[in-house]
Amino acid sequence: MNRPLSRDFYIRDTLTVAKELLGKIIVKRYGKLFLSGKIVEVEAYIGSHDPACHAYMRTKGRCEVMYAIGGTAYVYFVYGNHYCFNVVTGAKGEGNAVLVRAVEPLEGIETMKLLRGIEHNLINLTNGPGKFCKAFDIDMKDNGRDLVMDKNFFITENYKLSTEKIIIMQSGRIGINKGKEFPYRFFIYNNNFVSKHKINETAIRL
DNA sequence: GACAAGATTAGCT
DNA sequence: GCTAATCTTGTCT
Repeated sequence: MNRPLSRDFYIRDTLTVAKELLGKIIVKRYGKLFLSGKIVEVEAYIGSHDPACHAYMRTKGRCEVMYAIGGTAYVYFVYGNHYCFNVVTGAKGEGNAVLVRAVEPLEGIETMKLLRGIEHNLINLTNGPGKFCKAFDIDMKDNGRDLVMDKNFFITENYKLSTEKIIIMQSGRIGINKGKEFPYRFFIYNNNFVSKHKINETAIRL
């Protein structure tokens, strides 16, 4: 049985956590079964200097959860339709998080299809932040959950990773207007479940 | 109170 | 590639 990543994993520099989350497995219980997927695309948001971060120059309201201890789930609602899932990083009071933008579905694929309302097209199931949340039944009820202590919602090591040997790509973030200059998006090279954008072509190989 | 923007998506051209 | 859908949040009056 896989164990959740420890608190120490999350209480580190946000960019380090973001990069290391690639390839890890996110697991969530849905009824009697577990849904899981490999994280293939993330973005970092850093409160201290990043105007795109909800916690930039703010401590109250929606972003309050971003100031919790690393390993806490931060979920918010955007564009009147969609949820986005983040993991808080660093010590309590810092205001940083990593957005999970895309995963590769592993377990519970049939259930994810039902939740998404699509039958075919596996690629389209979780290749975007809103799609991933819908497929994993993530919404505001999950905001503030502790991914270190919660047995039904956590991120775990991928023991196949040592043989998979992933290549990490870095680029600017997607769908923001402020903070475009920060190259805080990371994704796995050549993975089909990364959200497709022109920006992929200008990404840097790390 | 009012208003504009937003870490998106699906559907159409 | 372009745009409507849809509603919460933050900001200003």
